[in-house]
Amino acid sequence: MSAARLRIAASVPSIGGAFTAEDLHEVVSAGDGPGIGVATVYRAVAAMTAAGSLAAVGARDGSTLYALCTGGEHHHHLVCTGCGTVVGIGCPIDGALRRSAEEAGYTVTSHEVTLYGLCRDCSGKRA
Amino acid sequence: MSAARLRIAASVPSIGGAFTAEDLHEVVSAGDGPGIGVATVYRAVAAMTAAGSLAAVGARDGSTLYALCTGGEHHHHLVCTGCGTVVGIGCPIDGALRRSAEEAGYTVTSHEVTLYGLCRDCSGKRA
DNA sequence: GTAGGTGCAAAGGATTTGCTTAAAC
DNA sequence: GTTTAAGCAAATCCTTTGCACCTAC
Repeated sequence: MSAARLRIAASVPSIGGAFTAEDLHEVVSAGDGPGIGVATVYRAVAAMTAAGSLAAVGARDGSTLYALCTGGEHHHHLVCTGCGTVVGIGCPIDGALRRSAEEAGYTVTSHEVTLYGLCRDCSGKRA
Repeated sequence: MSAARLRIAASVPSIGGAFTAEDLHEVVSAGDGPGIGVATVYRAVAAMTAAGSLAAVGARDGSTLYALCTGGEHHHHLVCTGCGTVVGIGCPIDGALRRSAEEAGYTVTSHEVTLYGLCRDCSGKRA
Protein backbone atom coordinates (compact mmCIF):
# COMPACT_ATOMS: atom_id res chain seq x y z
CA MET A 1 0.00 0.00 0.00
CA SER A 2 1.29 3.41 -0.91
CA ALA A 3 2.02 6.28 1.42
CA ALA A 4 -0.94 8.26 0.15
CA ARG A 5 -3.37 5.41 0.78
CA LEU A 6 -1.94 4.87 4.22
CA ARG A 7 -2.53 8.48 5.11
CA ILE A 8 -6.04 8.34 3.73
CA ALA A 9 -6.84 5.13 5.58
CA ALA A 10 -5.44 6.64 8.76
CA SER A 11 -7.57 9.75 8.38
CA VAL A 12 -10.85 7.94 8.04
CA PRO A 13 -11.22 6.86 11.68
CA SER A 14 -10.40 10.36 12.88
CA ILE A 15 -13.56 11.67 11.27
CA GLY A 16 -15.63 9.43 13.46
CA GLY A 17 -18.67 9.06 11.28
CA ALA A 18 -20.06 9.54 7.83
CA PHE A 19 -18.14 11.77 5.47
CA THR A 20 -18.10 12.87 1.88
CA ALA A 21 -15.13 12.56 -0.43
CA GLU A 22 -14.62 16.27 -0.04
CA ASP A 23 -14.57 15.98 3.75
CA LEU A 24 -12.00 13.26 3.56
CA HIS A 25 -9.85 15.19 1.15
CA GLU A 26 -9.95 18.14 3.49
CA VAL A 27 -8.89 16.08 6.50
CA VAL A 28 -6.14 14.33 4.61
CA SER A 29 -4.84 17.60 3.21
CA ALA A 30 -4.93 19.24 6.63
CA GLY A 31 -2.24 16.87 7.85
CA ASP A 32 1.44 17.42 7.36
CA GLY A 33 3.42 16.45 4.31
CA PRO A 34 2.75 17.14 0.67
CA GLY A 35 -0.75 17.61 -0.67
CA ILE A 36 -2.86 14.70 -1.78
CA GLY A 37 -4.93 15.12 -4.88
CA VAL A 38 -8.68 14.81 -5.00
CA ALA A 39 -8.39 12.06 -7.57
CA THR A 40 -6.26 10.02 -5.22
CA VAL A 41 -8.88 10.31 -2.52
CA TYR A 42 -11.59 9.17 -4.89
CA ARG A 43 -9.46 6.28 -6.09
CA ALA A 44 -8.68 5.26 -2.53
CA VAL A 45 -12.31 5.45 -1.50
CA ALA A 46 -13.27 3.30 -4.47
CA ALA A 47 -10.62 0.76 -3.56
CA MET A 48 -11.63 0.67 0.09
CA THR A 49 -15.28 0.36 -0.82
CA ALA A 50 -14.48 -2.51 -3.13
CA ALA A 51 -12.44 -4.09 -0.35
CA GLY A 52 -15.33 -3.76 2.07
CA SER A 53 -13.71 -1.47 4.58
CA LEU A 54 -15.82 1.50 3.52
CA ALA A 55 -19.47 1.64 2.59
CA ALA A 56 -21.67 4.21 0.94
CA VAL A 57 -24.29 5.22 3.48
CA GLY A 58 -26.46 7.66 1.59
CA ALA A 59 -25.95 11.12 0.23
CA ARG A 60 -25.80 14.70 1.41
CA ASP A 61 -26.32 17.64 -0.92
CA GLY A 62 -25.71 15.53 -3.95
CA SER A 63 -22.46 14.03 -2.79
CA THR A 64 -22.07 10.48 -1.59
CA LEU A 65 -21.64 9.78 2.10
CA TYR A 66 -19.19 7.07 3.12
CA ALA A 67 -18.50 5.48 6.45
CA LEU A 68 -16.07 3.06 7.99
CA CYS A 69 -17.45 -0.42 7.77
CA THR A 70 -16.41 -3.56 9.53
CA GLY A 71 -15.62 -5.90 6.70
CA GLY A 72 -17.33 -8.69 8.59
CA GLU A 73 -20.70 -10.24 8.11
CA HIS A 74 -23.60 -8.81 6.20
CA HIS A 75 -25.14 -5.76 7.81
CA HIS A 76 -26.46 -2.28 7.15
CA HIS A 77 -26.00 1.17 8.61
CA LEU A 78 -27.85 3.58 10.82
CA VAL A 79 -26.66 7.14 10.32
CA CYS A 80 -27.22 9.98 12.76
CA THR A 81 -28.44 12.91 10.72
CA GLY A 82 -27.20 15.23 13.44
CA CYS A 83 -23.55 14.35 13.86
CA GLY A 84 -22.93 11.70 11.25
CA THR A 85 -22.04 8.85 13.58
CA VAL A 86 -22.80 5.46 12.14
CA VAL A 87 -23.63 2.14 13.73
CA GLY A 88 -24.11 -1.21 12.10
CA ILE A 89 -27.48 -2.91 12.19
CA GLY A 90 -28.65 -6.36 11.27
CA CYS A 91 -30.22 -7.08 7.93
CA PRO A 92 -34.01 -6.95 8.02
CA ILE A 93 -34.44 -8.67 4.65
CA ASP A 94 -35.58 -11.97 6.00
CA GLY A 95 -36.91 -15.13 4.47
CA ALA A 96 -40.52 -14.01 4.48
CA LEU A 97 -39.85 -10.89 2.46
CA ARG A 98 -37.65 -12.76 0.05
CA ARG A 99 -40.29 -15.43 -0.34
CA SER A 100 -43.01 -12.89 -1.09
CA ALA A 101 -40.75 -11.36 -3.71
CA GLU A 102 -40.30 -14.75 -5.28
CA GLU A 103 -44.03 -15.26 -5.32
CA ALA A 104 -44.22 -12.09 -7.39
CA GLY A 105 -41.80 -13.74 -9.81
CA TYR A 106 -38.71 -11.88 -8.72
CA THR A 107 -35.33 -13.26 -7.79
CA VAL A 108 -33.73 -10.86 -5.36
CA THR A 109 -30.07 -10.38 -6.13
CA SER A 110 -29.12 -7.46 -3.93
CA HIS A 111 -30.57 -4.83 -1.68
CA GLU A 112 -29.80 -1.57 0.01
CA VAL A 113 -30.97 -0.63 3.46
CA THR A 114 -30.06 2.53 5.30
CA LEU A 115 -31.67 3.97 8.39
CA TYR A 116 -31.47 7.58 9.44
CA GLY A 117 -32.08 8.92 12.89
CA LEU A 118 -30.63 10.76 15.83
CA CYS A 119 -28.11 9.38 18.26
CA ARG A 120 -28.54 9.82 22.01
CA ASP A 121 -26.51 13.01 22.11
CA CYS A 122 -28.19 14.68 19.19
CA SER A 123 -31.56 13.55 20.41
CA GLY A 124 -30.86 15.13 23.77
CA LYS A 125 -29.62 18.39 22.32
CA ARG A 126 -32.73 18.67 20.30
CA ALA A 127 -35.12 18.21 23.20
CA MET B 1 -51.74 21.64 -13.51
CA SER B 2 -50.01 22.93 -16.60
CA ALA B 3 -49.94 21.34 -20.02
CA ALA B 4 -46.27 20.45 -19.69
CA ARG B 5 -46.81 18.68 -16.38
CA LEU B 6 -49.78 16.86 -17.79
CA ARG B 7 -47.71 15.57 -20.68
CA ILE B 8 -44.94 14.56 -18.34
CA ALA B 9 -47.32 12.80 -15.98
CA ALA B 10 -48.91 11.04 -18.93
CA SER B 11 -45.55 9.87 -20.22
CA VAL B 12 -44.44 8.25 -17.00
CA PRO B 13 -46.73 5.22 -17.14
CA SER B 14 -45.78 4.57 -20.76
CA ILE B 15 -42.23 3.84 -19.69
CA GLY B 16 -43.45 0.99 -17.58
CA GLY B 17 -40.67 0.89 -15.03
CA ALA B 18 -37.75 2.75 -13.58
CA PHE B 19 -36.39 5.65 -15.56
CA THR B 20 -33.89 8.44 -15.32
CA ALA B 21 -34.69 12.10 -15.79
CA GLU B 22 -32.99 11.88 -19.14
CA ASP B 23 -35.17 8.93 -20.18
CA LEU B 24 -38.25 10.83 -19.22
CA HIS B 25 -37.18 13.93 -21.06
CA GLU B 26 -36.57 11.84 -24.14
CA VAL B 27 -39.99 10.21 -24.01
CA VAL B 28 -41.75 13.49 -23.36
CA SER B 29 -39.89 15.21 -26.16
CA ALA B 30 -40.63 12.34 -28.55
CA GLY B 31 -44.34 13.15 -28.38
CA ASP B 32 -46.00 15.74 -30.51
CA GLY B 33 -46.21 19.44 -29.75
CA PRO B 34 -43.49 21.86 -28.76
CA GLY B 35 -40.35 20.77 -26.97
CA ILE B 36 -40.24 20.50 -23.22
CA GLY B 37 -37.10 21.69 -21.48
CA VAL B 38 -34.94 19.53 -19.29
CA ALA B 39 -35.45 21.90 -16.39
CA THR B 40 -39.19 21.46 -16.65
CA VAL B 41 -38.81 17.71 -16.44
CA TYR B 42 -36.62 18.00 -13.37
CA ARG B 43 -39.04 20.41 -11.74
CA ALA B 44 -41.96 18.13 -12.52
CA VAL B 45 -40.13 15.10 -11.16
CA ALA B 46 -39.30 16.98 -7.97
CA ALA B 47 -42.91 18.03 -7.58
CA MET B 48 -44.22 14.53 -8.19
CA THR B 49 -41.68 13.05 -5.82
CA ALA B 50 -42.70 15.52 -3.14
CA ALA B 51 -46.33 14.66 -3.83
CA GLY B 52 -45.59 10.97 -3.43
CA SER B 53 -46.55 9.85 -6.92
CA LEU B 54 -42.93 9.23 -7.87
CA ALA B 55 -40.12 7.72 -5.85
CA ALA B 56 -36.38 7.53 -6.27
CA VAL B 57 -35.45 3.88 -6.60
CA GLY B 58 -31.71 3.91 -6.84
CA ALA B 59 -29.23 5.11 -9.40
CA ARG B 60 -27.78 4.06 -12.72
CA ASP B 61 -24.53 5.46 -14.08
CA GLY B 62 -24.62 8.35 -11.67
CA SER B 63 -28.11 9.46 -12.54
CA THR B 64 -31.09 8.94 -10.27
CA LEU B 65 -33.67 6.31 -11.12
CA TYR B 66 -37.32 7.14 -10.51
CA ALA B 67 -40.41 5.03 -10.67
CA LEU B 68 -44.13 5.45 -10.47
CA CYS B 69 -45.28 5.00 -6.92
CA THR B 70 -48.73 4.44 -5.53
CA GLY B 71 -49.15 7.29 -3.12
CA GLY B 72 -50.79 4.92 -0.67
CA GLU B 73 -49.42 3.33 2.42
CA HIS B 74 -45.80 2.99 3.38
CA HIS B 75 -43.86 0.58 1.21
CA HIS B 76 -40.62 0.12 -0.69
CA HIS B 77 -39.57 -0.98 -4.14
CA LEU B 78 -38.13 -4.00 -5.86
CA VAL B 79 -36.49 -3.09 -9.13
CA CYS B 80 -35.70 -5.53 -11.92
CA THR B 81 -32.14 -4.85 -12.99
CA GLY B 82 -32.92 -6.40 -16.35
CA CYS B 83 -35.90 -4.47 -17.63
CA GLY B 84 -36.51 -1.86 -14.97
CA THR B 85 -39.95 -2.97 -13.91
CA VAL B 86 -40.78 -2.09 -10.33
CA VAL B 87 -43.08 -3.66 -7.80
CA GLY B 88 -43.95 -2.45 -4.35
CA ILE B 89 -42.96 -4.47 -1.32
CA GLY B 90 -43.85 -4.24 2.33
CA CYS B 91 -41.61 -2.49 4.80
CA PRO B 92 -39.23 -4.84 6.59
CA ILE B 93 -38.27 -2.32 9.27
CA ASP B 94 -40.26 -3.88 12.04
CA GLY B 95 -40.55 -3.27 15.73
CA ALA B 96 -37.64 -5.52 16.66
CA LEU B 97 -35.16 -3.67 14.49
CA ARG B 98 -36.43 -0.32 15.64
CA ARG B 99 -36.20 -1.42 19.24
CA SER B 100 -32.63 -2.60 18.85
CA ALA B 101 -31.76 0.76 17.33
CA GLU B 102 -33.30 2.48 20.30
CA GLU B 103 -31.28 0.31 22.62
CA ALA B 104 -28.21 1.68 20.87
CA GLY B 105 -29.48 5.15 21.73
CA TYR B 106 -30.81 6.00 18.31
CA THR B 107 -34.19 7.36 17.37
CA VAL B 108 -34.95 6.24 13.86
CA THR B 109 -36.53 9.01 11.84
CA SER B 110 -36.46 7.65 8.32
CA HIS B 111 -35.12 4.83 6.26
CA GLU B 112 -34.50 3.72 2.72
CA VAL B 113 -34.97 0.21 1.48
CA THR B 114 -34.58 -0.89 -2.11
CA LEU B 115 -34.31 -4.41 -3.45
CA TYR B 116 -32.82 -5.35 -6.79
CA GLY B 117 -33.40 -8.53 -8.66
CA LEU B 118 -34.73 -10.09 -11.81
CA CYS B 119 -38.35 -10.42 -12.76
CA ARG B 120 -39.75 -13.66 -14.10
CA ASP B 121 -39.15 -12.73 -17.72
CA CYS B 122 -35.60 -11.52 -17.26
CA SER B 123 -34.83 -14.47 -15.05
CA GLY B 124 -36.06 -16.81 -17.77
CA LYS B 125 -34.12 -15.11 -20.55
CA ARG B 126 -31.02 -15.42 -18.55
CA ALA B 127 -31.32 -19.14 -17.95
C1' DG C 1 12.58 -2.87 -15.86
C1' DT C 2 7.98 -2.95 -15.26
C1' DA C 3 3.57 -2.31 -13.11
C1' DG C 4 0.85 0.34 -10.35
C1' DG C 5 -0.04 4.72 -7.99
C1' DT C 6 0.08 9.81 -7.69
C1' DG C 7 -0.85 14.71 -8.80
C1' DC C 8 -2.55 18.11 -11.50
C1' DA C 9 -5.79 19.81 -14.45
C1' DA C 10 -9.21 19.26 -17.70
C1' DA C 11 -13.25 16.75 -19.18
C1' DG C 12 -17.70 14.77 -18.50
C1' DG C 13 -22.33 14.55 -16.91
C1' DA C 14 -26.26 15.33 -14.01
C1' DT C 15 -28.85 18.67 -11.90
C1' DT C 16 -30.02 23.45 -10.63
C1' DT C 17 -30.78 28.32 -11.26
C1' DG C 18 -31.66 33.04 -13.56
C1' DC C 19 -34.29 35.47 -16.28
C1' DT C 20 -37.69 36.51 -19.67
C1' DT C 21 -41.94 35.14 -21.71
C1' DA C 22 -46.35 32.79 -21.78
C1' DA C 23 -50.36 31.00 -19.58
C1' DA C 24 -53.89 30.32 -15.88
C1' DC C 25 -57.14 32.02 -12.29
C1' DG D 1 -53.72 41.76 -13.13
C1' DT D 2 -51.06 38.87 -10.66
C1' DT D 3 -49.00 34.66 -9.70
C1' DT D 4 -47.16 30.45 -11.18
C1' DA D 5 -44.67 27.74 -14.37
C1' DA D 6 -42.10 27.05 -18.89
C1' DG D 7 -38.24 27.38 -21.80
C1' DC D 8 -33.69 28.18 -22.87
C1' DA D 9 -29.08 28.59 -21.67
C1' DA D 10 -25.47 29.18 -18.56
C1' DA D 11 -23.58 27.78 -14.27
C1' DT D 12 -22.44 24.67 -10.65
C1' DC D 13 -21.09 20.74 -8.50
C1' DC D 14 -19.40 15.98 -8.00
C1' DT D 15 -16.75 12.63 -10.01
C1' DT D 16 -13.80 10.53 -13.49
C1' DT D 17 -10.05 10.43 -16.74
C1' DG D 18 -5.54 11.53 -19.38
C1' DC D 19 -1.03 11.95 -18.96
C1' DA D 20 3.64 12.44 -17.30
C1' DC D 21 6.37 11.28 -13.37
C1' DC D 22 7.72 8.66 -9.51
C1' DT D 23 8.03 4.58 -6.40
C1' DA D 24 8.30 -0.11 -5.17
C1' DC D 25 9.36 -4.74 -6.21
